[in-house]
Amino acid sequence: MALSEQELIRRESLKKIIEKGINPYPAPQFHVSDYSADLVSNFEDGKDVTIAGRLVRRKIQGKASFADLQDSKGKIQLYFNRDEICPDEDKSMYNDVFKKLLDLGDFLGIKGKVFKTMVGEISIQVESFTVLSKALKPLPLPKIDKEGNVYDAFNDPELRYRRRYVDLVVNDHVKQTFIKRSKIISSMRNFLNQKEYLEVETPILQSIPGGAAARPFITHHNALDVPLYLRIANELYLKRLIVGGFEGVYEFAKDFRNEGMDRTHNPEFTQMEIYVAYKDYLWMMDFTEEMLETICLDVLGTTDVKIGENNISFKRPFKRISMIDSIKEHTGIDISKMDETKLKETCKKLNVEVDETMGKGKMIDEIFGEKCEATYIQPTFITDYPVEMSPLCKKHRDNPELTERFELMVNGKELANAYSELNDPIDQKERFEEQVKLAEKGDDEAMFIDQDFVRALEYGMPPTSGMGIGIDRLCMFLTNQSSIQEVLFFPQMKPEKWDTGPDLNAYKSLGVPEEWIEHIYNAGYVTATSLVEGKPTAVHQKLNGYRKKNKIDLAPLQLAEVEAWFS
RNA sequence: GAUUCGUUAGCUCAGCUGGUAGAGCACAUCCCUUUUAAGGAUGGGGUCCUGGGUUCGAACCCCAGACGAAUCACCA
Repeated sequence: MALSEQELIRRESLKKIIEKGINPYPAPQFHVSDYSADLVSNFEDGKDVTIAGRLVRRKIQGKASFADLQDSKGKIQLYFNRDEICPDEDKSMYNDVFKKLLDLGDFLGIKGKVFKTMVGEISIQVESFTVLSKALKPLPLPKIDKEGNVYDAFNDPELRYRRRYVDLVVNDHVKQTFIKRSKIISSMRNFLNQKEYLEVETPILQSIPGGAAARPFITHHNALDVPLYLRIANELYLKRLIVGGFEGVYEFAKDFRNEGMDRTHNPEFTQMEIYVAYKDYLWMMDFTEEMLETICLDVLGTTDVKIGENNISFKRPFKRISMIDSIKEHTGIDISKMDETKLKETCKKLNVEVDETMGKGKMIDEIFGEKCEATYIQPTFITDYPVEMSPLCKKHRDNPELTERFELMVNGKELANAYSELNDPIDQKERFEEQVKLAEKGDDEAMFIDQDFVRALEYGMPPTSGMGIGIDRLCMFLTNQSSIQEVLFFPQMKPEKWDTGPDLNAYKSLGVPEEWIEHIYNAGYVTATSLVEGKPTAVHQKLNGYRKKNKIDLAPLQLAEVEAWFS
């Protein structure tokens, strides 16, 4: 890759710094006594401090200069005075190193005194500075005026996601989003630990990808010579642990699903799943409410959350409604007594698309998805799903066509999903067999049969309630972001294409002099074959033109030389 | 997967009907001892995403492709 002018200048500065005997990448630790934000919020006039961070603004004004240093907590202004930094005859630390050889983005260690400038800004009067690391690429540095207008914002999503490190340096609000994410997770973990549930880890590489309806990623284990899948859920493993006698287990799990990517879906995502013995889904609703309310208060200090245009309250209790009642409410139709043909007619009447493969459950789910789901802006538990949709869920205590399941809807989206877990091994086996039939019909999301899991249930699992909550989605809600990429540090992207430079041997074998290869490559002949495709005269002219334009310090090529490459 | 839009300097973006590629910031040189997105002056910097085509002439029009974004469909 050809370097830009600014990059060349920085490399030149680097060389000069080394020539001055300064190590631009020193090894020893730099002791930091304070952080920018603390110094700004607790002003102590004349306090001696050492701080470290990146140079992010520099304004040179003769013998005095102002600069901003950005550390992990914020920014503080630095005041450089030539005769302070260089009290002796030798003024080069200021005149050369600071003014000329440093660049925005470099890491500096600063020793000095806190004071207020005439304009009243808390600053550090610099006594000495240490180069801690030289940056060779310029940072895009947006500026913010008093009204909060941002100039030259670094906001191209692709660049921001691919170079998240730059995004984080330059866009403070991005950093804040991720700090909040971390707080959300630790608040949830604290809540669960206080209840004395055990945080566990279960396999990510699974030979049977169970626990959800989704297409898995597949990989291969060489030593065993078997296929392995990246988990789509950890449900079946956590329930095995309940069989094993734990009262409550939970895991923050990265799951992997080989499906579409868009602003709410990433191939890998995080779910927290929890299973608690001797509980049912009614208890789990209370528990979920309490957990979410607690997290909101911990992280935001309030249960009122603005998501896009909507003001949402996570104050307990949340509304609860069964799926059938919800459909009744939104369509005026009571589907509870309908058989499959009646339901199909109803779907058509409601303009809900159906196809031959759909059973009763799927159709009910479609109607709900089409007519009801998006209307639940405030947190709402939708309960009692059709049995076909939920092969791991216990049948409803009052109605065998339904299951004891709820989903928590927030802002028209699913946030959590929970069951009274199916613990009847014979029923479980039959439900798995139903899934096998679906798979034979062509449903590529149908579940695999997990014999060992059935065996575990045969040893006896206590009544258990389990719940899974999408962590990324929760973070989106609580940070008011509309895309999942904004709450993942490194969202999945297509691999970046890299310019790997010229294939030296290919050019050499044509007889191209080594010192010309790079220039020929930069002039646009990126492969040796493309060089000799056209006419020698054209190549000759183009290269000499390139030489002249870029002031390349090589003798002009002779036509005979170029012609020789073509033979 | 479908549709729409986009890709021009390190960053954010203009670029009229097809006629010499622009601005602000950043960068460089010089001047300046307390500045507040921002002192002054001067200057350098471009594969206009790629490849074809039309044309005397293409950043602009046509075709194909790459990459991205938004909306929609499925999934969390």
